[in-house]
Amino acid sequence: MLDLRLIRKNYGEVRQRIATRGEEYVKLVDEVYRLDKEKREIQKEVEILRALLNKKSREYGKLKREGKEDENLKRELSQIKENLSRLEEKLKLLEEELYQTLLRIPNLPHPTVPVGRDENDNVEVRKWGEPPKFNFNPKPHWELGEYLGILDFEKGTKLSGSRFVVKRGLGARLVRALINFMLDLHTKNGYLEMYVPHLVKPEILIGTGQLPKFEEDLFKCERDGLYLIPTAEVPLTNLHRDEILKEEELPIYYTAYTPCYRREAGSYGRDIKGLIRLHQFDKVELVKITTPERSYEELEKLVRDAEKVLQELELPYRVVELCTGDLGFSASKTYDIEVWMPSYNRYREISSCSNCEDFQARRMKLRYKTKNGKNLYCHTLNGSGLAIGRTLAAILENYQQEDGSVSVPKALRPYLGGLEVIEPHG
RNA sequence: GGAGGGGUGGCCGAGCGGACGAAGGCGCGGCGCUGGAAACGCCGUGUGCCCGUUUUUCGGGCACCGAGGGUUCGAAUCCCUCCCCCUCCGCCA
Repeated sequence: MLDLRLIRKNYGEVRQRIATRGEEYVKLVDEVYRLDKEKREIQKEVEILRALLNKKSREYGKLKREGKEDENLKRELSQIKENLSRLEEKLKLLEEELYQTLLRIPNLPHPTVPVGRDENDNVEVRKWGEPPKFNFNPKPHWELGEYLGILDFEKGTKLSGSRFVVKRGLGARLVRALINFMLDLHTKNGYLEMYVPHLVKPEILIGTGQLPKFEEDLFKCERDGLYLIPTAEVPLTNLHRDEILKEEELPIYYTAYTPCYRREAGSYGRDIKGLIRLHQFDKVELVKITTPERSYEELEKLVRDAEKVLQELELPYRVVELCTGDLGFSASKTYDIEVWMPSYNRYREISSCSNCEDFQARRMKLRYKTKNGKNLYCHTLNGSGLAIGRTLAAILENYQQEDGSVSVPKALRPYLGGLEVIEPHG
């Protein structure tokens, strides 16, 4: 949520910056500006009337206790109350409309973010490793997975429909190995491992920005009013909502493994094969809560922490900085990490690391008390560290051998009982 | 799912129709006492919004005692609905 006072004071600048994400948001800013102005006028009237009512009420009570009755005063009071309730009704509607509009405005991009329309305008920051050269025709991971008997897409569809998969034997074991490997790495780097609920209340999703705008992307348990989480960012970031943390407690680093559930509305036909785009996938997530002064430094470190996973697995990747048009709703600045995928002959997103500044913190009232006693909003950051399914796909494709077997990255072998090669199994 | 108990400031806890943003205690901060410290004494110590002034400051107003509604001139206090927590019983991984 944007700071209303910023919109009031720097109206022109906010309009301009929000426009770099898409022109459609400018009119929302205009609407907020107008509603806020009107709301404050009404609020002023309401408060003046209420102060008057409080004062007269005390007078009336005093008389009453002295056994006196003042009919004129009583009439005046009911007159004030009548005006007041009409104004209050109006104020409530305005406040609600203002809030709802504000909730649909995305975060302001950081001034350093390249201005652009879509992913084509993203900027490559750095590259690591070399894409493998095959002297045979490399297979896509879904073919390898089925050949090896570790991925079963048919069974996934049988159970749950399209965009679901069953992992079998070593496939299932690899998921478990990757989760453990990543959590071990991150906890070594100072992240506190958490295990969190996968179903959350709507206000939790409002906190991180998935609601109200992206309801259609979520799975909902209607009966209970709960939603399946689309990422562990949601429960992790909300852990301290409605709290005032001590400055000394910051920064807080969390990591958690969770499954992620996404309806993928509007992506029909995209990445229909393989592990790239599923309704349910696994992910190890990184979340940081920091002070505003440190948050950009922390973002750089967060990306490095996520990169470490790929470096240890020896998978080639690059880091790109998202342009304004490609930025997620809550993010001020985002780095994507893209891993090399031979079957696509290009890099594909495997992690997204964002600084949301105070955008989420304001939505969830997540604050900290400074040393001199001021309450300020925290900055929140999150990043994948990493998406398990896509990591598995990248391993299969990059480590495949001519006979269809796949060698196991060295870093992962301890998690698979020393296994060096994945071969077809029944 | 059934029966009972309860939600008040950072915490404990009083208040059960007006002078209550809320006693008292603990904690925390400052000052005093001390060679230093403990103990003790004094002072201070919630959050949000609006208006004015203003860089920080300060002054005024409004709201907040789980949430929402109602009664009343006036509600933390009375009534209704909902949520949450605790105890016991049932069911259950």
